[in-house]
Amino acid sequence: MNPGDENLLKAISNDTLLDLTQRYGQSAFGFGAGHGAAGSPGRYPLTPAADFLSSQTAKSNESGGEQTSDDDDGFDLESRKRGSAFDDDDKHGGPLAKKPKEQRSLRLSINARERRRMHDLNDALDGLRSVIPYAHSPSVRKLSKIATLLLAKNYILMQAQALEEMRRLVSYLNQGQTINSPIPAALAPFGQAAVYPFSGSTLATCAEKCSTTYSGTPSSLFKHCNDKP
DNA sequence: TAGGCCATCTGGTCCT
DNA sequence: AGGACCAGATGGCCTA
Repeated sequence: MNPGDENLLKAISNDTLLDLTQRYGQSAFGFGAGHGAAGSPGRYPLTPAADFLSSQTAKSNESGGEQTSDDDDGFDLESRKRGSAFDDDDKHGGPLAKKPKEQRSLRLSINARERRRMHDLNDALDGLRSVIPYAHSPSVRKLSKIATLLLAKNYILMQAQALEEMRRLVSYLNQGQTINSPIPAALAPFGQAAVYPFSGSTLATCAEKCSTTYSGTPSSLFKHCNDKP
């Protein structure tokens, strides 16, 4: 188990949330611009040839059009280097190879755009994984996409609850009470354990953290949280 | 070997 | 018209 996990929630402050917001902003407004650095070709193994079973003529193919994207060439080149579907399609005469050169070029351009879009999406998911509390040790498998999204959602809800508690506490202290005063009954349901639910026990496992954070989530989604305490 | 997860291709739809 | 987005299909890899 990653020893730093216990304090991770403590360490994640509003600054981190601000950072997350900024990252999201960069991703939203710089979509594609940062792809060259983060999305270097070759990070994702290209699958071998697809079967191209569906040979229906696409509506977009009917419209034709010239290939103008030069990044398509880049992805196409990478794909060819790896012996991807495009190679097989050429060698074995797949449906795509039977289409007019113009339509084939357009289809490759569309494929490249879609591939890049999915890579950007995966980059964003990686960024999300990097800021949510779970064991980031090499021995623990990376969170799946769905698990990442659900964990992030619950983490946001937890942070919102903690923020609300802090506001209540500040409001209470501003009413002339000292910091040494016992927490009033009205605030009891929002005790410190609610703020940092995982900080009290050094024996808390990743699975325990996940199960706490994953309230209402099928247990099968955090089966990868298998690090040992 | 079955099931989960993933990358990719593909065709369709919507938006600018 | 071109690009973004989406969902379905398909096949590969990995694990229990």
